[in-house]
Amino acid sequence: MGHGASKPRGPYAKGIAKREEILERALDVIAREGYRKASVKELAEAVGLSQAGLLHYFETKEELFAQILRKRDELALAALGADLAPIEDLRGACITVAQHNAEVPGLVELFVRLAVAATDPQHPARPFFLERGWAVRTLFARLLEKQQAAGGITDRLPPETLARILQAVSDGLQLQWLMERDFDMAATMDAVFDLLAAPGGPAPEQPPPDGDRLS
Amino acid sequence: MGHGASKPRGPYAKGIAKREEILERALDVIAREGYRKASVKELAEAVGLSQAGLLHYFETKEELFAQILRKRDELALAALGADLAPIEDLRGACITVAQHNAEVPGLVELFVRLAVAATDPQHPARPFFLERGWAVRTLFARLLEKQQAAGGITDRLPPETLARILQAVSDGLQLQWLMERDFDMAATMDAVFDLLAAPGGPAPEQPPPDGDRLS
DNA sequence: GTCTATATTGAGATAGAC
DNA sequence: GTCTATCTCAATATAGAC
Repeated sequence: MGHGASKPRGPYAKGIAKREEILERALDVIAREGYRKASVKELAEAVGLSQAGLLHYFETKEELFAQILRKRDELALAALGADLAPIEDLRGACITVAQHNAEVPGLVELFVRLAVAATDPQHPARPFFLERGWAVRTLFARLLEKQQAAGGITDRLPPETLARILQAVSDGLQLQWLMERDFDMAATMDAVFDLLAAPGGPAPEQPPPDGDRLS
Repeated sequence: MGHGASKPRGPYAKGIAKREEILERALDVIAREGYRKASVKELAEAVGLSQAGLLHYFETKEELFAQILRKRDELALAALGADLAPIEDLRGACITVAQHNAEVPGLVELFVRLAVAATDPQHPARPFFLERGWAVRTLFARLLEKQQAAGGITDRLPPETLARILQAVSDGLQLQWLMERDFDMAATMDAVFDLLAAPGGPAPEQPPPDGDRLS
């Protein structure tokens, strides 16, 4: 089932496959059990290897974690169905992501912790986060710009600024939520989009359903 | 100069004074040199003590750092002149704080790193951050509510939600800025307040200066 | 109160057998 | 490829002299 057609006879084909499998399992474990026990040793045992066995696949601890996050983004994007069909509804996408996040606190923790650590110029995961931040903001800005043109979003501020703010809210809410799970991240993100809405002419598509909003 | 009137003959008066002095110096060092070298040992040397000497005043490392942040808030509040005269202009205050932060990257780093670490239920600084978050949002909400009543700020969302969002943006921007110092935190905070502005009737005080905004 | 010196711990990395 | 065992290192915490 699924060896595909072409021989997997590339140099490290097997090793790579195993690597990916490890990453997925690690994600699973972290999502459920939290980032707490995330020393290399604990993670190794969780995926059924010894510490040394795991480090056979990833030279260093930091590299391992960076790869875990890369994998996470890969899966998240896939889950959004964004692989082929590009995202259209930014608001919906953000809310979906927020809802999903609320179900995997361990991953949120991993993300935030690593994001902060990667702040250090020396940190191995820094390139990943730089690139990721840029990609996220660029995507946001592109979508926002489109909606500004359509009149659904305020054009009092340039899309790049709005994109940056949006990213900041998202990160900041995750931090708040890790601290105290006493609010609804998705609902709050929803509220943020209310703030972005153009004052005069609201949505071009759906006339405001007026009344029941979450939160 | 300033021994005050009453004898400092409290039990630990001297020790306490020294503690405060250490904290202020530590803040100074971190603000300039960054959080990088912030092991107890490095900090100790920076303030002119040995590691053991410093730990004579603070039982544990984490307690030391929590106290450093407490001191920082104390000084920041004082700098805002908030001690006696309560803050009136939230927008101005946020921008001032952001501008100040941009001048002490080391402190921003300390704050963000500790905020994330304090997420852990076991972390000694957790009570501090819980309390602080609550205080910040409560203050924000109170001020926002007042401005909503005056018509300067949109009332499409409850002040508590706006307060939470504001805190999130602030934290998130600091994280972004630690990663890459390629934008102006204060200007971006300013933009956020544009988003909060009521659509119909803008500011009750100043008619929109229209045109030159930072960023 | 402050130092020097040391104990302790915990983690990541490495060597070498299987 | 994977394990066991060991090395190294860094950092906090502690003991005890001055």
